[in-house]
Amino acid sequence: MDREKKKIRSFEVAELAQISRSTVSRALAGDPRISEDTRERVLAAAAELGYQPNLIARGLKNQSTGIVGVVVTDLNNPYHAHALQLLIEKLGARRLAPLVFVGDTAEGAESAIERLMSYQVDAVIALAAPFSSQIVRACKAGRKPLVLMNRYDGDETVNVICGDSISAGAMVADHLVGQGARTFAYFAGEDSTTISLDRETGFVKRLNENGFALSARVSSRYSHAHALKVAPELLSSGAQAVFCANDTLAFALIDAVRQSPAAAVSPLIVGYDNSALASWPIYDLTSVDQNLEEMTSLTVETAHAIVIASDTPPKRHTIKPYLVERGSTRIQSA
Amino acid sequence: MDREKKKIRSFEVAELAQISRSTVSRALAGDPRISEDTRERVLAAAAELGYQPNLIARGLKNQSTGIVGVVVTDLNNPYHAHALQLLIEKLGARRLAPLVFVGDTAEGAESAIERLMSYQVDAVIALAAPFSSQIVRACKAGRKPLVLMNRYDGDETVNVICGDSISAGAMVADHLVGQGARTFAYFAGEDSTTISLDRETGFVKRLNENGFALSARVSSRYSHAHALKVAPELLSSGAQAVFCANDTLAFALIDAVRQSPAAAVSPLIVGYDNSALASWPIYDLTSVDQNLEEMTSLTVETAHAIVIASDTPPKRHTIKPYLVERGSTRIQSA
DNA sequence: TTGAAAGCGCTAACAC
DNA sequence: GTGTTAGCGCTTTCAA
Repeated sequence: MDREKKKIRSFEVAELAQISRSTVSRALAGDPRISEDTRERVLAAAAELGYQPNLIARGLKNQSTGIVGVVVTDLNNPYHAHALQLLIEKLGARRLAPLVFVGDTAEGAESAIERLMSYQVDAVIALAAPFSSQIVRACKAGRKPLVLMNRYDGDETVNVICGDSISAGAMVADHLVGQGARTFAYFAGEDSTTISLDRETGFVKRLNENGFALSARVSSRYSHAHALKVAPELLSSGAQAVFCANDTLAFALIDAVRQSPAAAVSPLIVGYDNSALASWPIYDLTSVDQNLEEMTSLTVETAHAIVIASDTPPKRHTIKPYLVERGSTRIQSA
Repeated sequence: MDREKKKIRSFEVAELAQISRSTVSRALAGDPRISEDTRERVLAAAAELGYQPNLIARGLKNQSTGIVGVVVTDLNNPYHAHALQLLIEKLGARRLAPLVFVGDTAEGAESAIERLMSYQVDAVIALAAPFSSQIVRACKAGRKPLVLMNRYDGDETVNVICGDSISAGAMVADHLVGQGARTFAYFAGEDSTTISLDRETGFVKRLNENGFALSARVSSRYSHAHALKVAPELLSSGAQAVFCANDTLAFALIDAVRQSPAAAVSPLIVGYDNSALASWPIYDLTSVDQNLEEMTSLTVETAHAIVIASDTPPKRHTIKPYLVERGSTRIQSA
């Protein structure tokens, strides 16, 4: 008999507690003006009936739904999937509910935002989205607060939580130089987001400061198959160290080395994202960890601040990434 | 000047079209009683003002929000992440919005369902969830239609869309026997969901029918590190072929073979899920593809049917998986 | 074919 | 400290 008969409305709780609906609402909201005695009666009644307020009705009344829109691009990328999981968990901890859409094209992103607006979300989080300019525009048009995670935009009015790609690039340069490399290459992705350009910029700049230069640069789509195809070109440059825009590219490069004829000595290789695979023994890849834990925490904190007070001024935060050193950059005793 | 001044309400559209709010609502809903003339005026006015109906208000009025709750367990598992992505896309195509929660513990799953109910979701989709009994119970208590994807439950009243694990196991047995293997092992995961037990059951049964038996069985948590640790035990059995409950386990097994001393000849290995990594050259793993494309389509179709007509009788669907043959089960010419 | 009015479930301003 | 009432934006009888 644990099947509750029907949906309970605040009216029923009020009836049982011999009190008005407003008092029920206030008691449950923790309004200090309610007497201890009535509060207890209300709480007891609510518990007995298993009352759960209808958040849709509350949202309509309050002009605040507690729903946060999340726009992602590609959950097949483990990095995005992991970020989404963390976001969902952290939003949940703050009693916010994520309405999730995939926006993997410019039009898709815009229509996702429109759908979100119809649902009166309190804020939008865009996760490493290309097309950030469309998203920014759509959110401004609809006056929806936006938090851009791991992407940034010239617009000063949106919130941005972003990894420090410049310093990541520099960190990688220092590490590779320290490991004794003297010639360097960059394996680029095909996207042209500021954030991915920054990785390269930071890398090259620090190389220069150390008296070195980039001797090769190849770019590839972010798919293992494609990267595997163009990797030989990169290898033929003979660079002693390669910084890859992404772990996927790095894995493909390692595979290419293994497939290459003769016992070619592998260059030192560094990836980006520190995905699970990087720690597996077959790859054992040195990689930049963007500290998603902190990045998602700050993102959710920012979104929450907006929900609480919609006039919260825009924030910009930068997260320091760190390098996880593994075998792929260990000097090979030949 | 493309910044729309404010949120437009149906009242404003009515005013501009010189008509009442009810007519606006009807025209936009495609009510056939509205004259062609007024309909056009309304549509034009709506377009001019950029009117988007407030779905929260509509939901309150209609007792149907168009929101579907989705409960997932682990987005770090690429198989779940991919499934979620497909679900989101297909829900979107039917104008349904997914409210996503992570329920990776029994309590987490229950509280996720409760949150979803507060938001008056029209249905709940649970994705490969352990704790399905808790989820079933919570949904029944709240009278929420539930679609269980890739998990099943004794309860006849919930919708189930499920891969045919029994026949998958049989298919794998046939394949391995056909490749000449004579001794067999099973690398099990630690979950005890019916669906994962079925894989093994189907496998063993078909082996028996072919006159063979299982000569070893080892189980592991679904993590690469843990699987790598217990894999040697499995290898020491000397089985000529191993069916793994999961691609992750299969990858770990392959890695274990590579790490093993001496030029041990690898057993034939089959995985489950056909994840992206399975097709990479280093692994080149034969794996069962559960046909997520079709499974998610059917899941969303079922959810949609419920949203349209909440009294839709429960459906049970079984999806035929297929085997993707790759190098890991090719006979090695020694 | 269209309009007026009521009401979905909730909260908060305003009484008392 | 608590009740009464109005109203969030929408749809939908009911009446014309």
